[in-house]
Amino acid sequence: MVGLRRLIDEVTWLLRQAGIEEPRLEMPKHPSYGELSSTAPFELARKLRRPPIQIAEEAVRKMDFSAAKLVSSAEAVAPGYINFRVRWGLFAESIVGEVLEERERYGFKPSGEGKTVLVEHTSVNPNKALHIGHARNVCLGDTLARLFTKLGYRVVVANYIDDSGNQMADIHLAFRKLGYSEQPPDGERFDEYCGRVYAEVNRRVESEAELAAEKRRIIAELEDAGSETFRYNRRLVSRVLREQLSTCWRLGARYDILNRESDIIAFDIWRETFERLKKSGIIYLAEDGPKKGCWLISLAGHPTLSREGDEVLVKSDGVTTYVARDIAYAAWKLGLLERDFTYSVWGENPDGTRILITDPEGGERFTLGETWLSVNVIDARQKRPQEAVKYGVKALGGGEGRYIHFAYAVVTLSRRDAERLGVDVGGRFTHMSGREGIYINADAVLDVIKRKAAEEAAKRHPDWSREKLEETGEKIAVAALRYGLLKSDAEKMIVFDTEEATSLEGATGPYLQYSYARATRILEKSGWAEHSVKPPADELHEAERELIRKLAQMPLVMEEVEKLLLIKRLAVYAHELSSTFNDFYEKCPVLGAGEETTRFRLGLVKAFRQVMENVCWVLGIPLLEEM
RNA sequence: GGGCCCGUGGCCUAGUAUGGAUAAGGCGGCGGCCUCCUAAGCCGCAGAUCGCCGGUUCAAGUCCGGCCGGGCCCGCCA
Repeated sequence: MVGLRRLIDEVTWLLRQAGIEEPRLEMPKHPSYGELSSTAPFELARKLRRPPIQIAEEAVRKMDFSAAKLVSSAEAVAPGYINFRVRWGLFAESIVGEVLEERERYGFKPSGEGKTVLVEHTSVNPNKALHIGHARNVCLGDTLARLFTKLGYRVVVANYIDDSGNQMADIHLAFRKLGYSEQPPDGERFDEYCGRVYAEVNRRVESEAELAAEKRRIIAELEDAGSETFRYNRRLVSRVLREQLSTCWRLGARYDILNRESDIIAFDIWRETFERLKKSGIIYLAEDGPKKGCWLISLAGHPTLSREGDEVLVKSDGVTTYVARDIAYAAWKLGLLERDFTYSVWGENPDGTRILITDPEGGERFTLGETWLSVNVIDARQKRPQEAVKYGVKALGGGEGRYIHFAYAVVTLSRRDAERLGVDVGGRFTHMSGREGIYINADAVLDVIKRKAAEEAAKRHPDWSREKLEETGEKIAVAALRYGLLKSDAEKMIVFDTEEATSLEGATGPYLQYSYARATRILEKSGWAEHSVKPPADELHEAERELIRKLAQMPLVMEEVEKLLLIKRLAVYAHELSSTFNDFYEKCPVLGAGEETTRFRLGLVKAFRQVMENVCWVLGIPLLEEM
């Protein structure tokens, strides 16, 4: 971080000369306030009992600019800011030069070197296709994985496969008792078909006692690893999973390990955790009362959960609950256990890396090692059970603060979309429900955007082949959906509206792609000519300065994103950067601007492309050379 | 009843972590810009007592307290 770091160091040094230690610095939002600004005089005003503007003025008088390189001047501004301006020639050269030198590393500190982070996302029950709520999970999780990768961590991406009877039994009923074909009708994918069948059968189970009894029998059989039902289930799960992951891959995600819930029991991960919990004294066996015979975790020491009663870990029939299995699983993720899974190879990601799945008969090992952090992308509705999981892990010792529940709010349907699906409930939005068949498939949305984008591209490029149109449409679709799901606060509900989500204009993924394509076009037309990082002697255009400021800001944005795992901040920055470039594009012609100016502007355009590539890679937004 | 999240122009969203200068974008509306590197773009206009009340502060969209409105969670489900 040479360019901006140098400026910050220099300003810090100047302020120190004036007696201000460890000043707070920020990049002001308005260009008339200079390139860096300090509010330190306000803080000092209190201590010194003097007006901040006096302190600011005095500080500026004490500064010696003769040794300063990047800073040209400082100004005290009422009511007490100190605004610093740069020597644009040097600053521009330093920033553009830095971007073009560091290339794909620009903006990322290698803070994760030597550390492993496990990111778990997707974790969709293997009985249905992904709807747009699941897509939000995938996009957030994949973006976190990409972020950690860029920061130098060893990243392990896991997907938790809930293959338990509760999820799967309805489909078993359909295929094996109710005469449903295992082949979906033409044009329907197997996972979509299962989702539909699941909703249908689930409705019948609720009203038909005989089916409910049969379902219980299936669930019981699934506990027996030697049964035909168990083997059938594994095949079924794997088949749905393959379809689900094709949607995830389409969205740009990749995985290393698939961990089956049933294997937490099968590999004695739970048994070891159970013993450890017993020793810690945090769990107890209820000897009377309504929960007689259950093992519970005592939440008496928990600040909020204590008011809601203890959590059951083992039911009186000896079956573990979800929270129990998740405590065991979390302990495994954090490397607190002796027991481990074995795996078999399940398949490959589009990038060629292999995907392992837990398998008691598999011969593959996966060495997780010591995890620095375990980030779990799970619906915010599971905050309470996740809090209990954290509490359980804490009792085992060694896991404090390393287990993170990355919570995100649900995606609901707009009134317009709900009506379209025939579920008019009159509110502003409607919750999706797999069981009730109220949802919009992620693939379907991608297909709608893809068609729309391909049609638009065909208008602009009548000469393009069908393949090229398809390929472009696909990338635009992924950009549009991913950006739409990443740009707002993860903890804020998204009211999904198809019309809005398929828009290709405004603050969208395609907007980012478009600015990149324009930049590429300029370089192409120049014949990829030599650039210069040194600006011409005459003054830079304000639009050039703005672009340089934005490029310089990227490392600061990344620091913020890393510290708070604040993905939306990066998405918003990407749009700001694109918008700044579009303004530059309108105001500053590159080609034919005079030799020196053209050469510098080519450098600027290249730097913009580089930063866009870095940011969009993390966001998982594919870029296009032309569109 | 308890706990968590949200409330910013007609609609959607950023800004709240770490209080600071003129509250920033997008959609929709109206008006403009393609003999000049792609108009999926750009410019202009209209539109906001930042849910309400109180407090802290030189300074509050941001912090604290209370209230109102919306959502979620509180099962021997997952």
